[in-house]
Amino acid sequence: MKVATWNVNSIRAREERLIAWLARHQPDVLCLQELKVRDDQLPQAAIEAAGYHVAAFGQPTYNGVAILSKTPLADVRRGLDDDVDDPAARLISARVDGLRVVSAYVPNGQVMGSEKAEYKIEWLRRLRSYLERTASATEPLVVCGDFNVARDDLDVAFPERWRASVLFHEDMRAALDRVMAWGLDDVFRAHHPEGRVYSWWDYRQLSFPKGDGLRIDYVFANAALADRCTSSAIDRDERKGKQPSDHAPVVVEVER
DNA sequence: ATGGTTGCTTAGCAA
Repeated sequence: MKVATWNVNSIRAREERLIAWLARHQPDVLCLQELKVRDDQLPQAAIEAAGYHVAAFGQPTYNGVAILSKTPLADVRRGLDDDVDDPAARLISARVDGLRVVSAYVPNGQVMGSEKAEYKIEWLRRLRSYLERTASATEPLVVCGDFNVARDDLDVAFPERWRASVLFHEDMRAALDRVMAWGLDDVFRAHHPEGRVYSWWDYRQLSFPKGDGLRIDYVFANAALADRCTSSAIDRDERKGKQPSDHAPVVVEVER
């Protein structure tokens, strides 16, 4: 089965591309981030016409996550389910075909030292806690999404340019490491140890034509699933052409 | 030349 993740940067702006991408790639599961709509503003009919069920956790203007699936979604849970009062819709999970699927949109953090950066670190700590509370090492699990952190130099085209950025600072990498230390494998990296493949390019500063990319979107698998992941790719072509998202989809093939 | 964008909502914020 094919599991994918994609930050669409507004599902309304990307509806046409999304439906075309589904038709072309036929993923069994697609995790989406940055919907930027309320649940009732989803292009539900078009998604269903494309052959997909959908569970969403929407929010007007900002954030918003969803899981699309060819088979029905069960046991849908929205949010980090902790005692923090946090209005941001950044995480949804569901069970699909015996697989636990999480779609996550980690806070960007804006700039190191800011309140938003603190919130990002805290959110990653809460994600680790969420895994400890809700996930098991034995039930197959994928945690997919935009993590807004590049893991190491192989994930950044020009590492020195990004070293102080909230997307690559060592404090942010350490915060993501603590999530992964729960027991998550970076599936794409496992299949592409040479790195130098990216999933996001800023709209500004001609980043895409200049090749100034970062890999900040991931499919993470727990030990019960990692061995069943047979290949992985980033669909860089989706960043090309008219009105692309600033993120490219990440796709993983999972043996049933 | 030392900036270059996009999306939401409607001037400013977020990314």
